Amino acid sequence: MAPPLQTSAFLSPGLGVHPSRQADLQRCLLCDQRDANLCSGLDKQGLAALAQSSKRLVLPPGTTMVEEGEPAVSFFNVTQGTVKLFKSLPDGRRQITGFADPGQFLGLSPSDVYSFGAETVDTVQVCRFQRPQLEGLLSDFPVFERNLLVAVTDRLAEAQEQMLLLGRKTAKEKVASFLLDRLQAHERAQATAAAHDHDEPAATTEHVASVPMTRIDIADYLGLTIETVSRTISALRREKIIANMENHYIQILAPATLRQIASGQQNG
Amino acid sequence: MAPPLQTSAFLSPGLGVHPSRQADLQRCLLCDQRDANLCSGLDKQGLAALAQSSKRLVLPPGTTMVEEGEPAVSFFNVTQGTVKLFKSLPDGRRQITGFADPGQFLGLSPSDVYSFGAETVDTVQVCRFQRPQLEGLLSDFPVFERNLLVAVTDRLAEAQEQMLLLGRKTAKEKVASFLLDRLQAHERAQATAAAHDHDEPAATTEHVASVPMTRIDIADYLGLTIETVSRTISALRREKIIANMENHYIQILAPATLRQIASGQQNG
DNA sequence: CGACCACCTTGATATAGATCAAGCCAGCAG
DNA sequence: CTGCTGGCTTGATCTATATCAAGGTGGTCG
Repeated sequence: MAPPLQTSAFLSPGLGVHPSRQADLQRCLLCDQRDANLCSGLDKQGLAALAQSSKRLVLPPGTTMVEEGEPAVSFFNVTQGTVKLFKSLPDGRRQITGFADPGQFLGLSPSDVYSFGAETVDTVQVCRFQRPQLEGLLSDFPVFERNLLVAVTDRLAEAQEQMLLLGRKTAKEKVASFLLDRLQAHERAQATAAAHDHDEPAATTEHVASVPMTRIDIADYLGLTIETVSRTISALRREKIIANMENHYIQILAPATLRQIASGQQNG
Repeated sequence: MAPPLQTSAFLSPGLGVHPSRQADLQRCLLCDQRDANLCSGLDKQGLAALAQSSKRLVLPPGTTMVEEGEPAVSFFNVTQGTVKLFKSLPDGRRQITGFADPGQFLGLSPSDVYSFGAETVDTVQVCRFQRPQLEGLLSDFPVFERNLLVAVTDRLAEAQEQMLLLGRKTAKEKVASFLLDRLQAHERAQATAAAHDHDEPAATTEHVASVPMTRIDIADYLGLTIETVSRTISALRREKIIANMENHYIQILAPATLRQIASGQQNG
């Protein structure tokens, strides 16, 4: 009776599977991300079912997880690292529609074929579900289905926010919004780490944004060119609103100013 | 246990309610849109519950249905007409994130406050659900919850397509894509009408797009100005790809060409 | 150690689409 | 019928961002 819920993904079978843990019923119970989105609110039985229905994978940077147009057979929950989701035009123009950070799912598609591509940005850990198993979980655990509905609703709201950015914000506003997103992503990751590391009371990291992706990815996410992204970041640095840190981190010196820029209330 | 699923809307109580039909248990059973998305797959009992949990409203053009930032108390299913959904920046810049045509829902929000605004484009009929009733239906009728999950997934895929348009398509490609969307919307409406009007075998309307919204709305949907929209439509008319009809309809003379333009494979 | 490569930055110039400015057209009120 | 209003079209000019072009930097590998 229920319409088939399609999920998507393409991945060579077994790639990255941790053989020793495949059948570990405790895996989800012990997971860092247990309380994140999809897996929250489940009892021990539910978590065991989840562990049995999924496999944990570790994927190196640049791995194609989902290819547009391929049969949608897998569904993923990200537990570590960052995945980029994108759509492309025949001539190669590309739009990154979002980055999936730990706690986020990916792989739902409205048809039996994926409507987007997905590729790892850095080293990524995911739990992979095959579609039949996912369907079983949705039917057997109403909390799980409700979690997924809430998660998809969240993503839709994010997409609407991103449409506002793409259609109506200037380059500077786009970059400011992006940096704030990445600040939030890093803060969430820190919070999760702290919650599972009871000794260290989490030294309040001073406004650091995690930016594991390249300028090309940022440009394709913001609807700009890499040159404009680079120039805009340089301008923010000159204005002492941000500062460079090591490799893939940017320090936000003036978060309030950045927030004003992002919402179009200031032009620096 | 299930996280509260928030829905949104602001509407003066009772506005547009058809008093005589409020309690009509047959209403959903007899509805044109019964098989559309949310309400499909329900048995008589389910349809009766749906009818009891919702009210049918008729809203004139330009009615504010949902206002960004107001408590999210209502959820709607559109049965007639077109609603625009949008987000705005403090200085008034606006992005229309989508048009809800018959068969589409609106009103879900990730928090207890709506994250977007919604306004009728033309005369609109909707079924309105208050949040507690919606929650009840989702819990009592798994088919209904599954339908909603599928519908939200569809909207997310549309949003991703629209991000590709906003970030990476030219003005001409944007307008071509929009006209094809409106062609599809009109074809779906015709099909629904035909299915409920068994006498008339639905004279295959020759590629007509329904465009009830103004140039301002189109511009705010495509991330352009009204002048650019107007110029681009004029150019397509000059190229004999489209032709004007009465007020709010546009005839598509060369759908294949339009499709090529929309996907970036031709520049005319 | 050197040189290659991927990625990033900065500068000069070009252009798609925005902005500014008129005027047109249809429907409605008087 | 006349004039007003809201929505649309068209033209002239401007500008934010793209494009073209030239280095710079840091990590890796022979």
